[in-house]
Amino acid sequence: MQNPDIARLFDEVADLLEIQSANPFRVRAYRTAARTVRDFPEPLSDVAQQGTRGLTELPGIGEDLAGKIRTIVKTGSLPLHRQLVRKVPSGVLDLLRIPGLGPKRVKLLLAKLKIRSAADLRRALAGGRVRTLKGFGPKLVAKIRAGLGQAERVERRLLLHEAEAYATALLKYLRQGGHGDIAGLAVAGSYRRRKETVGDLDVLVTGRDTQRVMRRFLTYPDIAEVVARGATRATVKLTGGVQVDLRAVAPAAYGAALLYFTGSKAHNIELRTLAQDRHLKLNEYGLFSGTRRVAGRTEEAVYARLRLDWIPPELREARGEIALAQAHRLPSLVTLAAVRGDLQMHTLASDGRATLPEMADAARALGYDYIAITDHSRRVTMAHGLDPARLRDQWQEIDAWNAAHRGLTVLKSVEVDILEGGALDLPDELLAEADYVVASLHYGLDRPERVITRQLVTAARHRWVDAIGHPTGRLLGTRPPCRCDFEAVARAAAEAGCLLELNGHPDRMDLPDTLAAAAKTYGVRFALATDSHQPAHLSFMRYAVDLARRAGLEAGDIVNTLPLAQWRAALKRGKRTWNPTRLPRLRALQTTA
DNA sequence: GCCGTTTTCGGCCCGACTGTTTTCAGTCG
Repeated sequence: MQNPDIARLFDEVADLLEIQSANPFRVRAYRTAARTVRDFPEPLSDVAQQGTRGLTELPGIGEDLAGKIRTIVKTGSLPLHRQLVRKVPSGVLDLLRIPGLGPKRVKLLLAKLKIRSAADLRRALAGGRVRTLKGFGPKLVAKIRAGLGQAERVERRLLLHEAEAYATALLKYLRQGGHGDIAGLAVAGSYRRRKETVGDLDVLVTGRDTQRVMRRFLTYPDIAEVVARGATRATVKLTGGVQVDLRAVAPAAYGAALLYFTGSKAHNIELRTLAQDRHLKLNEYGLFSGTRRVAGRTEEAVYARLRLDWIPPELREARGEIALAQAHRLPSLVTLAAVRGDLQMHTLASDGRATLPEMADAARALGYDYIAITDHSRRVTMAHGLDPARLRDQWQEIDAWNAAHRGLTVLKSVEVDILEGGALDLPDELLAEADYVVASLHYGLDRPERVITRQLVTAARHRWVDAIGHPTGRLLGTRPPCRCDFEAVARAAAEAGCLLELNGHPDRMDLPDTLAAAAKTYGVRFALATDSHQPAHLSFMRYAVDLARRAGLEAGDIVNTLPLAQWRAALKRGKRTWNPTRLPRLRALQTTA
């Protein structure tokens, strides 16, 4: 049982309890636990084997849920879940995903019309029986009917990169027609927190005449459907299916609204609880003492009045950032401007679409000091991977380029494939001559955990491997992270002085932020890279930085914020000998934000 | 079900919008 499986069981228990009108706080406890489990960077099965102690240290996991996690890990199922499913048919859970249907209405449908699945619901709608229920008017019935049709299409979250395209175009449109009406305009939500995927866009506007901005928004040419419109909020669906909410707020409330709509939800709840402790009330209109607004114009003012440092949106995930802000110990997050080079990219020699000089010129235009050309090795036949002879040819070309140019250094590098058992796809004596070697897995990513773990650990310890590329192998929306003991990999990497890559390619965003945060606690250092396959891809560095910031990383955690000579001397290959030092075991993630 | 300068009980975030009502419940974020 992997963490996502445990999380799913808890989420289903929450749904089932809710339909049965259980204590809402008990329901919330299961949802909180599901989220904690899903975010935890190590397999909980390992923690569970050592008893309940380690489990109860996790936020939202008490004695009872710790016991349930142990039961799930041991037996693969949960008695409470089976018991609930017996009372409520599992098809009913699908009904909760239909817009307009929540636990109360689903419960009513089940009780009055014996509707236990989407198919039942469809028949009941056709027979006009749903309309007869109290509270089910014509509009709601139409909404449910539409929702049923859509439920069959799998709703995919947008990649951050895709969301950015929608957001940029919309903001430009709104600003152009703003006529000075707009004093503040921002996309909040998970987009502002720079999550790797984004559900919908939450746009916030303030200024003199927000009603006019609201009207202009509703004439945006890309709108397919206006879902709702009110005085302060409008919801639309764009032709691509993306939902956009626009909310208009008064300037005096703009900071509070930005804070509120940026979330995360869990972060907001912690903030409001903190406000309550101080006899204050926090909502999207401001921070209030009684009826008097004591802060709200800016986020900074709200945080300050709660005696907190301003928390960067990327950290607002209720993973301990509020405690750090109280103690003035928030990390000074790395910025894009601090990045001096890009440590993974491809050229025409393998599966890239530009020549080496074209990539180098693009990197110079970005002001980089250095780049690593990391074409694939021969194993990746699909990408026309390099054998030793072709790699040497490329390195000659790089020597010539470096001799002819100033300002940018091109590193002789390669993305060497990790083979079965952790062996590498190119001979050691060749890798020893490289300036920088990235080792990556491309095949057999669905193999058992111990096999993958051994491959990555062995590669991380290899004398000539400087970094592990896209360590989990995930492809967002397509392929889950490989099953692997990342604690063992991170420990091996830290001990051996091997870097872990933060790959900013929008389809990858790999390492995931929670794993990167955990790896940092072992003393792992990181390499930021874009995995570019053409010059335009070099701009993906901003997503690598997003990942790093969400993981709470500072410039000092990342080698390519340093001048070349400085970090290369610190690599394994820069030392005649290196002393692996044992590092402390990972505790919970809370303090790493 | 969790949690604790309110500590083993009694709290647990808050408001907008919609549809269906005629004063509000349910859903959503």
